[in-house]
Amino acid sequence: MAGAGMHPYHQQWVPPPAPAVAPPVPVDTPNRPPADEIRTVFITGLPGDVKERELHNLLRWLPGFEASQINFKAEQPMGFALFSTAQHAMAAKDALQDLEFDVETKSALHTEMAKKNLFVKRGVASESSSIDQSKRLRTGGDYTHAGYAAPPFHPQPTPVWGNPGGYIAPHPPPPYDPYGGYQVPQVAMTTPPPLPASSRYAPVQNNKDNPPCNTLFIGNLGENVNEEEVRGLFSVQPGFKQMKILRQERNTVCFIEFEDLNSATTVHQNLQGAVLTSSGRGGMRIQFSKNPFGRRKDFINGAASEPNGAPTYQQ
DNA sequence: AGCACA
Repeated sequence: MAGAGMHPYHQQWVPPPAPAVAPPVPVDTPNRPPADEIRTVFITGLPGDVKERELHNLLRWLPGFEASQINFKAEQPMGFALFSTAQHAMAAKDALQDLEFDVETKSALHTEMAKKNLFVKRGVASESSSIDQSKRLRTGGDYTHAGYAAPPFHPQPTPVWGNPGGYIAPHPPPPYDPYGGYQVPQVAMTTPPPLPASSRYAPVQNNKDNPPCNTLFIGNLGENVNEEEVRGLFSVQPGFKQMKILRQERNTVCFIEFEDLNSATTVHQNLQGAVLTSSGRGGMRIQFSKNPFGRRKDFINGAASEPNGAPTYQQ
């Protein structure tokens, strides 16, 4: 074992010298992306009866997602998805390209960069509901006491974490202000109270993810990560159902099942890059699993794969 | 990058 033992406070990732002057979330964010840069994806190939909410639910897990809208006036629905940066938009464009939106109609999406940015009317369009992306909770809490209550929102400045949960992030995302500088009352949103989070995060590269599903695949855990530490972190997440750890040659991966797609998505977002003390690696990489928990990879003829005939749900 | 389980 390299390093002879894990001292609990022997961090692998030392946050950069935190600027003592932590500008507490400026109301006016000076460095928003340039107004002229296109950061909107144009989406066609949507089924004629698509709902705005369906598109939003598909998009919301994508890094940097801000808002989406569908124009129903044309022959076929035209979707627009706004992201916080052009990079995020382009990554999303590639991720969505040819995606089978609807299993029944087999309709595949076609994406391009939009000609102009989606204009988000305040309070209208389906704005990314949660405290998403840049507003995620990044606390200095100690999750090892499983079951501890999430600390009150702790405006401790996030150390430079290079990656908002995916794709290549050559530089840290700009501190995007989702409320565009005007005050919005913090109304109850769809997202439950802040999650207990890992104590620290490190940039992680996640350029190949799978379609959202209720099971997460956790990679980059290191070969001798402590299972209880993994469990301690995930089992307190809302919607957690079960997990299975898989030891491999020089690596360990883990599968975690959640009640539904929403809770999985939330954890996918919030714990992306979380650093476990026992994993002498950087941050964990969280992806959606290729197969949902309890679903065989090589099912035969799509039938009889359920032992007791109980219905399963594709989520 | 590594995707199991019945």
